Amino acid sequence: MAPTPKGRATYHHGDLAAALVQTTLEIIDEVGVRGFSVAEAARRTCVSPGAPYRHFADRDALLAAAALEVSRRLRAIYLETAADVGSAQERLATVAGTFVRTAARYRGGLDILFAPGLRATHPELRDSTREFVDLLLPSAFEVVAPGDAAVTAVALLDALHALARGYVAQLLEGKFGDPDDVVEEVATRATRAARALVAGYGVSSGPVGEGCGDR
Amino acid sequence: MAPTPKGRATYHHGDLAAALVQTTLEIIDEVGVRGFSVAEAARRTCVSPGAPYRHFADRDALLAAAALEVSRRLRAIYLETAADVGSAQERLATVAGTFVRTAARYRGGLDILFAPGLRATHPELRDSTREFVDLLLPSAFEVVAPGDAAVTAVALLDALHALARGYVAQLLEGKFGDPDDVVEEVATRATRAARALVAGYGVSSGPVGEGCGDR
DNA sequence: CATTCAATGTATGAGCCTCTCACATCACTC
DNA sequence: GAGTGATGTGAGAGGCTCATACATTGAATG
Repeated sequence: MAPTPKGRATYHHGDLAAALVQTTLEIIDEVGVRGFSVAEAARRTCVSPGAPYRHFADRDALLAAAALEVSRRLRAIYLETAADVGSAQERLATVAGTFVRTAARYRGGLDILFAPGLRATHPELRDSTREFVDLLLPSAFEVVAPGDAAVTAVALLDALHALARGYVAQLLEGKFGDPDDVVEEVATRATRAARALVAGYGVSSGPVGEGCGDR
Repeated sequence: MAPTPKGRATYHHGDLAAALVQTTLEIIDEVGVRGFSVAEAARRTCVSPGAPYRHFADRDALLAAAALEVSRRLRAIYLETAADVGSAQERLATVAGTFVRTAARYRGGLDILFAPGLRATHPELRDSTREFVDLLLPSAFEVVAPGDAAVTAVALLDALHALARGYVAQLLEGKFGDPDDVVEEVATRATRAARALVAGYGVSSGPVGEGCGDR
């Protein structure tokens, strides 16, 4: 009968959408995507279980919003780290390592950013990482053989992306041991692998012919 | 009062565990891991909602069992495809492409095989892919510089694994368009990237120093 | 054979979650 | 200062996971 908010002074929250996104990230860090529930997010934000649905169509929409926030933070970190790297080759290689290190810090965050279901249904998540590509494309061009540079540069970035995500996946699932303990080692490996990849795509690389077919 | 099975002749199913695993794979192909529920699996197998819990401790255990089945099928396919590839370099490169193609066919299957939560909590899933590593290690040894061969060969396989999984992730989330349409293209790209990677780790590769530090 | 028993399935239900709907409250505009 | 749209509350329908008590059956045992 008397809708009085429980843990708050005012009836309206103020900025519930943002608060929910923040809370969502915290919950996911604790219990993972599977353990996350909209109800719990509402509880921690001291609103009724139905309130979140005023701002997000469904559970997935809230998760996607949180993932977008992660993407924003990732980009910021990237800009800090890669700006002061000299050669294009090393810049690309460094990105891979940084990506792995960041994954360890944002843990659950990356879980949603790369959750298969979410990315397939929420295109804005894919767009957000595409902006990353634009950031890196110039470096890729510098590194690649001049022939079909445009195609090859993009292909190189896709390969680097694949490589980094694969390492992150292996890191977070504990393949190499406790993630916190092995971050640095894995980041180093990722950097080295990226270096090898870049070298393989590079100008004077004999073994890798261009436009080579499969099998 | 009278527990009569509904869609069956006999009271006991016969091999409910196996049937559930099969049904689970089908459901996941249709609606993804998120959409899967034990209740639905029970329904399709014409048993009561509680029956599956006689065979699997919880939802995740059933998913893990299904993932293991996928892993078995994957290995079979791999053995067919890679056996008749001549050089070690090309064998490794081919694996990456094959992996991507298989991913497109087993779609949902790979979703669970690589579901972050599952792999982290069910070590048998990680073990199952480790057997893959044993299969490939000899090829990796052939390809790698003789110095610290043991370490480098394993590192190369990790890198290849990372690369392939990353491509699969991008493929299945629709980054390149409808998965069915672009499988071949992506598989080719994966193969090429793998080739570049192998070349980068290879014997006479100047640019990639051994034991090189990060940044 | 009759009996027992472990394995397997059913029925029921507690507790949680997602999402909906009618209604309350508030900030803002005219 | 009344109207209005945005935001929150409370209640609830329907579904799911998992636990528990009970029914059924095939196989081993005497």
